[in-house]
Amino acid sequence: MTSAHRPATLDDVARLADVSRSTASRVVAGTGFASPAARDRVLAAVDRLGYVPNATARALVRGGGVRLVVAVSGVTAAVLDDPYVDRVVGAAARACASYPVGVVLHWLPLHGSATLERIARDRGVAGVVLVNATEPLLDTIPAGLRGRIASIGIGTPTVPSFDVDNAGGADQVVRHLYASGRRRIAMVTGPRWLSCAGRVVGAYQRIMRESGLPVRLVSGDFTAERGRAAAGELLARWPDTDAVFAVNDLTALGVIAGLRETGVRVPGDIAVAGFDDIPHAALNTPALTTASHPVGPIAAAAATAVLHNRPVPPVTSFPSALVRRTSA
Amino acid sequence: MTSAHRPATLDDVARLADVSRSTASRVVAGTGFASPAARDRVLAAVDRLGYVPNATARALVRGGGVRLVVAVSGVTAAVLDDPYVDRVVGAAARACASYPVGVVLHWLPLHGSATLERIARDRGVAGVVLVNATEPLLDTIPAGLRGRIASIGIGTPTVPSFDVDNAGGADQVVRHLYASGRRRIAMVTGPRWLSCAGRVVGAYQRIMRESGLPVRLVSGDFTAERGRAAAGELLARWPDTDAVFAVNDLTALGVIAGLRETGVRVPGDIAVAGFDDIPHAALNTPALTTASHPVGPIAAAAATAVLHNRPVPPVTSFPSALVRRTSA
DNA sequence: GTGAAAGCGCTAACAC
DNA sequence: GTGTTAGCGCTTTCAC
Repeated sequence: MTSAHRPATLDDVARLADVSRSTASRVVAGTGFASPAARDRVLAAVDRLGYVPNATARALVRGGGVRLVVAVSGVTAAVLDDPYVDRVVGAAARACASYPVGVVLHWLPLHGSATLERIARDRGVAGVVLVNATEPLLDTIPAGLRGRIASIGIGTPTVPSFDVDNAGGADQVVRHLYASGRRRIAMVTGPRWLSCAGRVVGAYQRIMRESGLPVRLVSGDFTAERGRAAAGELLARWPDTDAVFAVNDLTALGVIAGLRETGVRVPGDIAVAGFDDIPHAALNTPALTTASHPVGPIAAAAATAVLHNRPVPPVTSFPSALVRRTSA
Repeated sequence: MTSAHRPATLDDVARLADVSRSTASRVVAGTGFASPAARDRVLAAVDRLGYVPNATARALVRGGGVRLVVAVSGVTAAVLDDPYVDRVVGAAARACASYPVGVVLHWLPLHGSATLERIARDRGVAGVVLVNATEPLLDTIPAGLRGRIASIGIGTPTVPSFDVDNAGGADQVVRHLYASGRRRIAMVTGPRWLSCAGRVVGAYQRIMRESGLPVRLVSGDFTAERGRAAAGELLARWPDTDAVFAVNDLTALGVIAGLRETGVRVPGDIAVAGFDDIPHAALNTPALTTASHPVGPIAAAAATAVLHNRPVPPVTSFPSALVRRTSA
């Protein structure tokens, strides 16, 4: 620890330890050979100088890149405002702390691969984590990104996917509804173009058919506002509905609000369940029954896979657990 | 746009444009002189090659650093789990998109400046944004960080502060409570060591004293759980309370839940207001009256200030607006 | 206006 | 084992 003014370089360390820069480098980077004596002297010098390797220089020579791009696709840049995106970025930023890499957030126009092309050519980019990717977008992934890209959501053979087990979670929710005696279970879906939502809806439909129960779908858009409206539509079309499964918690919260405004009791008259277990699910009155969605671990895994850039299975599925609370 | 395999370098551009690397550099970086003819040729080459400057190499020569560290201080690393932190990181990551800089997230032990020392010596670090900094921590900021550090919350003469106008927001809330006829207004505070909360409490106390009203304080810890418990304590100590002002929304939401469990009507019997306007505030039943807290803009401003590293006023205050809903 | 040359701090062959 | 020698891709004096 010397005068804080000019941070020590590897040269300073080498000089103080009386070895060559190469030797110092080997010791510090933990690669290659060095005699115990040399190693000790170098380590001592590092300590005395408070030497911290310059990640920039390292990245330059190794060509690894220093930024992890979290790219969220959507119609407008407003998709970045979703708290979900913040959770992904937060987890990614934490995962990056062990690497000399930082996270940046980009919006990806729904089909615009020009942005992606540019990112692929940016040598400062260590890797890309896609969020909300669509099939058309996945079809246009630049070849240069191969091996350093991952997708949170759907993937392709060349873009590994990291996602919650949507079908499994939905399955548990619907079975729970069924087990508690509900038989006329409606579902509020998401916008059509997002296939992760498709999995949940698919699972719902399958179970309903298997059990010989009616399929009742109302489309939503992931917002609470729309959920509230959907509650009304639902009541109007199928007044005997006794349970509602919403594709995500926000929608479910909206449904509950909409239902209660009409004087319907939850869960007394109609049970309501969501999917995601967002922080506020537990806070709501009534507390929301839902299926967990480990966003943090998923994002961390995706980021780590990209950073490690060693072979990854094409699909990594994270289990979703039923969270029983009072709304269903 | 050539074969995507080896991204073009400045050398390629220079060669294609038939100028020296220096000239190409000047044109691309927009610095220094170049004849219109040369400039055109270079730009054309850039376009044809799809050249993207290598931020790493730039950072190395300019010595600017490539990572922005968001450092959150707290008792344990669990402070990073707060959704608030994710919002800060998300906003910072967005702000970084215009710079060759990425964000990493670090936990800072409450008084441990060793971590900060290390960060200060890391030449890969472009700057630091402190979150939840305490006075003891601010006193130990390494000199090497001067000019490239900012604090979200309290600051010092050398560490610029970016924060919501806590006093102003609290002022509005209390006045609103008063204006709607409430006179026995209690407050649920935060943990003692965080001075941002202190501002809010201070404002409450001042107004109450000025108005000749009783000061009623119950201490909380920013969690809904504690808010729920605080509601009980409060009722027991001052049964005639007709309004509760909680230091943050989470606490307020807990207070509401606690109150309703006891059969108290909100806002009928007791009005409840919070501070922050978190996403769930609008969703709650009853919807929470609160004061806004522009976390995104604050974080973006702090990040930008650090990245720009040009002189910044010691305190930048962001207005807080009263958000009238139904709970008060 | 433009080019040659000297690094930024580090790693990785390749000799010794 | 260890040092020497080249670079990684870019910016920036400093001559011409």
